[in-house]
Amino acid sequence: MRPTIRDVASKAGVSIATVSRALRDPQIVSKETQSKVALAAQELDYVPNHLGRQLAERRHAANGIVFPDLSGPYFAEVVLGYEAVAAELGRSVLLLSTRGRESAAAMVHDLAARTDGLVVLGRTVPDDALHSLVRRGVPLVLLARTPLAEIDSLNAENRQTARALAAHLTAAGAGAITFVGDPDLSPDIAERLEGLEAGAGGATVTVTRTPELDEGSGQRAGDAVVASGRLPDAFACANDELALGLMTTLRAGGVRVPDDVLVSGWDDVMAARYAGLTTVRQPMRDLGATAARMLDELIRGQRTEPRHEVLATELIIRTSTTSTTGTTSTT
Amino acid sequence: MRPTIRDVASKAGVSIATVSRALRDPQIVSKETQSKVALAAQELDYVPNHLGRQLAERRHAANGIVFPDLSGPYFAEVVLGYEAVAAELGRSVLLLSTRGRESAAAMVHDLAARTDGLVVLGRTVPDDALHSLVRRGVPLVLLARTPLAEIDSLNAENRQTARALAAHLTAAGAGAITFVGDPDLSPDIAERLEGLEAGAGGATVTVTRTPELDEGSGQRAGDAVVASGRLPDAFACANDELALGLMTTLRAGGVRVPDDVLVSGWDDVMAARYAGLTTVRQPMRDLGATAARMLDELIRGQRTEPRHEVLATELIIRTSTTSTTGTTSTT
DNA sequence: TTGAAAGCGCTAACAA
DNA sequence: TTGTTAGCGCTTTCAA
Repeated sequence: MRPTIRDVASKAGVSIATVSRALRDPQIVSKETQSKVALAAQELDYVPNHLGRQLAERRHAANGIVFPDLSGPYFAEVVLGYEAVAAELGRSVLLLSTRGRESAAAMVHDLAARTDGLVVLGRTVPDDALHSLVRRGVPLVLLARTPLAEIDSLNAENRQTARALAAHLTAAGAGAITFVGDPDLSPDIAERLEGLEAGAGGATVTVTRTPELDEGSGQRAGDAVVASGRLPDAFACANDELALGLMTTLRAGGVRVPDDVLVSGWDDVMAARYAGLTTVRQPMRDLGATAARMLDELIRGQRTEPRHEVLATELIIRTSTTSTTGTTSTT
Repeated sequence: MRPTIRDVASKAGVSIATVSRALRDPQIVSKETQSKVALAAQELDYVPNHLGRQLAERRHAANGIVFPDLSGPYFAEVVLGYEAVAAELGRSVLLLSTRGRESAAAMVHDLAARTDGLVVLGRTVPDDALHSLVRRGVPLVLLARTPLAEIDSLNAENRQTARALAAHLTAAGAGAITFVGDPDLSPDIAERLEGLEAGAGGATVTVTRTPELDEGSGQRAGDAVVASGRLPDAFACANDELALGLMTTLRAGGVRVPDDVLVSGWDDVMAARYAGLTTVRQPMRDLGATAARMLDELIRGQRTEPRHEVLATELIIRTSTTSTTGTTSTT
């Protein structure tokens, strides 16, 4: 059995209250007591039990982060930025992916019950579940999700940069742009489409909906395009993975990118750099880090008014020659 | 204040023990009691406090995962695989990155104190800290780390596939191979180098050490090569990010890859596909998932003998024409 | 400066 | 089937 505060107390010949004091604030006990306790704790290899401590303190010193089905580089980066700041603030991070789980709302409630607050990404949790969390007094920050007036939100700028992207595409001669991705999937995507339309000027914008935001969906979209034999001047995709899948399939189908058609993504994941993909860079780590800070303010009760933040994004224009890739696999 | 079990009990007109029973196993109370309790809980919007529950049960229903400075796609994938299985097993996941923190050992001990068991990746934690965890009875699985006889370990196969890689490179005419990466950084890397040497046949293998495993280190290695003007026949890099950074810099310096020199990586991250990089695929998700299962066995006490697992890896040969990429950025 | 004692919210004997 | 009660390991009044 692990030693408890009682073991340390009896070994040091003091009360458990004194052990507690000596360990959490050595100043407030006598020097002698302090060293007796320290020695006893050392010898017993004593580590305070967090559950007991937290139960008494009525706090968890832990934050949760909830992210959706979509895995991929974007979420990984956000989580890393979040963890870094949380650790700095002395908080552990509890991870929850709602990927393909029906019981998302229940799981999130459960997570809330073991943390001091939650960051919720994207469309992982229905609005009513969020409101019920708020009613329960759970500090909450929404990340990349439609802001709700009374709940903190953090987003990356979409519309403005999407306009810039549209301007870039039309300047490159695109008179017909196809947006790939479903604006109903997330507010981020809807905003990107809106910005694109707003910035397209005389160019036409049509929408090809995809069920997911992954490479596979991009590939299937590409298959359809190749089969139809009809190309727009540019594809503006809702994210990089979609764009990369699309581009690959187009090239495999004999379409030259960017000579025959332009393709752009969104996020600027690592693969986008190596694929020479024009895209929009989101400050992914910074999103995670900022969310952690906002949540901390809420948890400490330093703020009661909701904050709504938008971080800047950046258009990244890349030009690459067509590259052909072959793959062989051997175990 | 959040309602407690006592609030529910008094509202339902039963004892707290009955509430506890009704909520955790509805079968064992009378139908009538069950519905009274359910109703009261519902009306109060009662959610059991995990701390109280866990303190009484003496378990956390949470696992930790510790990963090193190296972020990047590899770790993200492992974590996702881990979380998926942990959630399936009814456990939450606590995340800890030791990235650039001196107090790693202390943080890991702290994490251990709030979880039922830990998966430790790579060289994040010194051996003595691991042994002290074992002494404390913390269930432990080492992932991508030198196995210690008495502790569970899980690794991806290195030597054999590295031999296959060497065979591929020499078959392609490489008589001089430079290994890029520091075998002292991790046992994985050391094994890759050993396998490469073992499979190189008559080819010579030299080693260029890099301080990190990231793109920046690869670029700096590339700069040095370009400056020296001397090329081996092939660069076998310790991981993909290194290889991608190196390849980019070589190409920028006028070296044609793969015409002038072959470059290979390790991991098969997404960017490797788009860069046309020859590499070795690791089952990253599966590593995370398997680690979670092994840890669960330990936590449940289903097994006392340590298990040492090695998952298969796969050589992925890609051929790509040189592609030139230009980047412009606009905010 | 220290100790005694009352909880924090819950589970699990044990009794009824 | 239900209630009583004694903890789980810790913090924190309140007294001494």
